[in-house]
Amino acid sequence: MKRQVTLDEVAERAGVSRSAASRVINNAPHVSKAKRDAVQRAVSDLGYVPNATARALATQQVGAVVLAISSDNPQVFADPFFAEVATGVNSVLEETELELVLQLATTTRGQTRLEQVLRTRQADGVMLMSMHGDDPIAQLAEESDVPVVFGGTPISFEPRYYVDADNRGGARLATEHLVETGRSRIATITGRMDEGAGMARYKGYQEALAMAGLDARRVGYGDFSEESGGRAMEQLLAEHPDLDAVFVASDQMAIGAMRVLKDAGRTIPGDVAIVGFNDVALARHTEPPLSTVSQPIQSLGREMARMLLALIAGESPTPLILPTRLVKRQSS
Amino acid sequence: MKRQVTLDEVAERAGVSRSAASRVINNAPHVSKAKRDAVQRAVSDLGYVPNATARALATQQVGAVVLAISSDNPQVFADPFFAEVATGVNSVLEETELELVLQLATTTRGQTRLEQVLRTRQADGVMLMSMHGDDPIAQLAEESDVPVVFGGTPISFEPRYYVDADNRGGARLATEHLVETGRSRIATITGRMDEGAGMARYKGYQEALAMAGLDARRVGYGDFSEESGGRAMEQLLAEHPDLDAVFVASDQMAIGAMRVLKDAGRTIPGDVAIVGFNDVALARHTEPPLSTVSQPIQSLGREMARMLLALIAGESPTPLILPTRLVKRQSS
DNA sequence: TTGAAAGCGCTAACAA
DNA sequence: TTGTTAGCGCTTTCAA
Repeated sequence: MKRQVTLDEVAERAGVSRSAASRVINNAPHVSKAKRDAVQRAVSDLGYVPNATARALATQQVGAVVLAISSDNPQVFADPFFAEVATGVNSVLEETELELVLQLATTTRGQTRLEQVLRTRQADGVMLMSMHGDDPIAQLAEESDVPVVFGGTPISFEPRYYVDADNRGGARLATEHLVETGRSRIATITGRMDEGAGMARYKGYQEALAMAGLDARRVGYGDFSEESGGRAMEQLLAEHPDLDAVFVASDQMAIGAMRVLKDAGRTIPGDVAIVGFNDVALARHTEPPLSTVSQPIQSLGREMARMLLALIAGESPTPLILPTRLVKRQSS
Repeated sequence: MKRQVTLDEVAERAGVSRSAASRVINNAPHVSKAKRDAVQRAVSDLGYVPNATARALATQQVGAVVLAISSDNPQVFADPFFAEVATGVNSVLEETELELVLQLATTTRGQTRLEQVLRTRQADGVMLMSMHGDDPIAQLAEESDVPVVFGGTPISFEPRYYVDADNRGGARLATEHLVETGRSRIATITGRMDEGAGMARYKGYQEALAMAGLDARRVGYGDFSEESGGRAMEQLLAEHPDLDAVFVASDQMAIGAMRVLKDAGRTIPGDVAIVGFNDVALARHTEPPLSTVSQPIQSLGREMARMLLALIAGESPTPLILPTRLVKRQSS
């Protein structure tokens, strides 16, 4: 076990006191040029790298932030959505000295750990994704002394600091597009209504139809999964056989719905037009290619990280809502 | 800034010495039942949570492992492959006290940081993914005092500890399947040949054809990306217009290749049979659905984590190769 | 501009 | 079975 080079060794080698060496390392003032140079030479001669743990203990700063994903589904992270968020987060953290700790709070253990982080400052900041329903963690996070930024908004309250996509606006855009292309019996398949995104997309659908003076009561309920999309579509078809378009709150569900529609002998977009949400890679490859609402997922991650950095720096950033846009393909 | 509850406070409250309290916390022996109870009560009364940083400094163990992804492409993590690996890794780490730190070493800064971790033990262990070519990090990692397990094998050497999928076997399986279904002019589109997986899949293709006594010289070179698959297919079509099957080293490339084949008026699998590799979600949704080689990605992550834990515990685990299997769909 | 010294909160060796 | 004590490697007053 190779012992590490300590600050004392650097100081000795450079012939200065440890405090002087420390000042140089953290380039603080009050050090003469001569000593500064001597220390720097010693550092590179010895290959000195500060011990992060010791520094953390002394400064009471951890040097790490947590990206937490709270969900009951252990597979969440396999969702390309989160992977992209993580990429965005990482890209801004890479410019700093902060480490990125991943905390998937899917099991009770994970939850507990996240709670402890929040209560006892085991991290300099936390980014919290995917709160559904009245997740108690969300409340705890909002009240914690640790800086927290939310990704997406929980339904039970509006956090002080969050970054979200304009889900409502995106859903309106999609639904308005269906109206403009001449559809009049427009249904929707919702996502989980206990998640902010699910609810917001549903509201956007309602708004658009209300403004067009159309009936917004053709609704099937899903949970964002492909399978639930299929089920909801079957039910819609049974209850509203006259529908001529569907706004589906996720691409996965849209894929399930398209399958059911084809099986029922309906053509897309001839008989029924479809618009999805998220613009996952798959959307380009369905048959026909899926029109969908695209959200800037990486930016979401980047902005969350930036906001957290601002918070840690003692600033008071304002919440951010990122724009979504409609991507027209052949399914509508 | 709420101050944290210290061990001293617990000790005082319980009326015992700090060392006794410490022993209870780490449930070490040599504490009477009475004191043990007293301490436990104090802990829950005060809501004491040990300070991880202080503990790390005292024990010289960091309490965290890093999952490092070394690549020149900042988007790597958006690849569903890594997301799944991460899910697997997390699932076993969740059972331990170890944190999971994510280190995407795409930029120079990231690389440097990873180097420092390796050199100066800023983590208790490292899992290293996606080494391509003669990445110097790989060598450094292999020689590091820090326990390291590789995910996949670099081409330049065989690490002491690694988990890999049976890429070669999978490629053989796929190619043999093409032979068995009566194809005789079988081409391949390779992945990056400076990655272990790319090379192994190519070798598997060669082996299978050699054993069948067929010509293995219809080869197009790609880099795993969809676009490169398309280009390679175009070139293959130009050079070997008689081909009747293609083993493609990744599903993404297979998708690109299928597009080109269709544009060229070839039917799939009528004129040309296709088999991909990886079994990404997309493979189920192509037209026709893509036959492919499936590898247990989450298991890969889980086994990497398990192996690292073993290493940290001072054991000497043996490398692991996880089986792959052929998934037959309509493209072959 | 400099250095001595007192922590940060915990663990572990040692003595009692 | 107990408690005392000396660190872990760094930062940061404070006095010189």
